[in-house]
Amino acid sequence: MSLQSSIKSQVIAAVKSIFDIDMDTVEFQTTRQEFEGDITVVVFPMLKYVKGNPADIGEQIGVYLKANHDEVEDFNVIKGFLNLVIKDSYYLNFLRNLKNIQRWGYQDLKKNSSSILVEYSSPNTNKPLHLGHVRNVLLGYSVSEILKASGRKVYKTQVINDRGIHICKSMLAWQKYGDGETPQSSGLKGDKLVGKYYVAFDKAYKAEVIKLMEAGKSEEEAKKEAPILIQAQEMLRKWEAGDTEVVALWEKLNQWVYDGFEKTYKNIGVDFDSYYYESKTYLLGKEFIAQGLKSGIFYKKKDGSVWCDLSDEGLDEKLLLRSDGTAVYMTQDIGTAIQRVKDHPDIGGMVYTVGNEQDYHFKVLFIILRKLGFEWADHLVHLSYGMVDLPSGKMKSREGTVVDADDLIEEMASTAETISNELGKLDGYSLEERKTLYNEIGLGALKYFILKVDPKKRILFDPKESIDFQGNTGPFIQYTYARIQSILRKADEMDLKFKQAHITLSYRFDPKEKNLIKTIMEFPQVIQHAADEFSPALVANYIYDLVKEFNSFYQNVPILGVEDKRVSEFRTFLSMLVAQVIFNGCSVLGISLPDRM
RNA sequence: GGUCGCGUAGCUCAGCUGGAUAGAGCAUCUGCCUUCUAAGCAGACGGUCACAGGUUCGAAUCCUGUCGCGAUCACCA
Repeated sequence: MSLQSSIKSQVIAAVKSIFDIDMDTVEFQTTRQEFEGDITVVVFPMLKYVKGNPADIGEQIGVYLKANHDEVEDFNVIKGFLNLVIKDSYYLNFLRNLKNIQRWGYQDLKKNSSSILVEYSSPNTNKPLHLGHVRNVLLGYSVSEILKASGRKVYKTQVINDRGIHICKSMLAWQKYGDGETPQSSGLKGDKLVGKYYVAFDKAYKAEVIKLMEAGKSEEEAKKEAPILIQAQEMLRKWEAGDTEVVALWEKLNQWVYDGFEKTYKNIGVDFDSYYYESKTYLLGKEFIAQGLKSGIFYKKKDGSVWCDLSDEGLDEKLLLRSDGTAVYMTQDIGTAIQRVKDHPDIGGMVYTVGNEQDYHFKVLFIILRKLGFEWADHLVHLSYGMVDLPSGKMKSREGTVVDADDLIEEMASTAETISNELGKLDGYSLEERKTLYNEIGLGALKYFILKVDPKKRILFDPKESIDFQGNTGPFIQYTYARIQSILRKADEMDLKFKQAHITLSYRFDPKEKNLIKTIMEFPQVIQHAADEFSPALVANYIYDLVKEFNSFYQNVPILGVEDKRVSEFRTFLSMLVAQVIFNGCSVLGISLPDRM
């Protein structure tokens, strides 16, 4: 039984014995730093049951608890707050009985709970990944890891938007102007190469539009009639008809893009268990729309388009198939969802990591799937996150204001290099080791910068101001971890016995040590809370608090150089435990930790 | 216009199911490297929690309205 619940039942017993009143809830909070005590019982809510002065009531309950609860050493009452001082032995026992320290905070896989599928990334295949994708990928990956840590089985996946007019534009431009250029011949990453031709298409298209307008066409006409656009549309029709040449070209360019994406994912440090392709799932979507049409959930308009009426949900009607019978975005997502459940019969829910600009789309998607009769549709979550904006506003690929993912990662590493060199700490490291470290630190800074903010808030990113490496940042956390590793190395050299088994119950705490232990004890709830809220930010902020507390301890309390060896051993053990929590927390954030920096 | 989200220190963000004097970092200023890594520590300065009502013993937190910012309401994805 946890401390809180045992105190709760004793408080209830106290109220019963003193006032003869039955109460079923007790409100707790952690005691504020400036008051003496560890846990606080809030008396105010009891006033509903017990008539009287809150301070008197608190006093009487305090006396009862001190007499009857083994762990309560003392108490004080300030206004309506009953602060309880818990015995040191309680915390020492916690440390001594801690099982499986390596997995502290993590739940074992729960056998009876269903697994969950998390979708993230889901890019288009006509241009490279940018900062917006980076947020998406970091969030999706981290939420997956958090769910795993909370005891769920997780499948990480994505859906690739590999079909449609956008990819035909790149294909066409490559055919026209590419002169057989390949990633190998140009040395360009595949996604960059294809992106280049997407831009080339746009340029040629704009030139043609201007030409047509000069020849007397209206802007609207010119935009529709530009020959290169007509050609792209023709290409899309050929693709849908299965034209072998077009399909071969499509496969070739898409493969280049996939290869490029994989490199970026690898650099960021995220992965997937499976991939879904829109080109393969949209047909299944069509099947189920036909089925829904038959059963009367959907209806057909005179022009042949298929719709779903959502007015009973307070929404509008939604298009599911175009009048020419071709699929739209929604069609594909319906198919993809159903396919995924077919492929993973054990899943009980899905999480879609997609920007908040698509809130409406997912609301509708979930309703439609429910209407189609899928019970799992009740367990779909849209992990909706805010956009990453620049000071100038939205990133726009056509205006060249996109922050490229690969470039950004590289810049972060080079900033890390500059700072490391300024500080001059890497003597004795090989070039190879340094490079790895710069990457680790740069990425750590970037990941933490993005993950520490509440997913639903939008992020402002100013390319002119580099991401900080000091204060509430990734490198600050990494640095603290590296310092602890250094202590552990030295403790080993000194032959200190800093294992759990050597903790004695007679140990007297320094207040900073007690704070650290209390924070460490909170970690499992933090993970659970983060899993419930789908919010890596909760973990990030928790680690920051822990690290701040540790640094204060480190700077103010000697660890290795204490005369009484047992004190050194205890403090080293505590430091090791802190490092483990940092490690476990950062690992669900996808942030790696160096042993030295 | 309808719907959804956001609004906390100069800037970037925390603030759990309502609880004690609203917390960090950056920036500015003061101290601290002959002791375990100064990417650090200790401290100062900085607030009408957008605004107005309401509920409550108690509101940054819950409710209503107003204002501001963003997104969305496509036979685009």
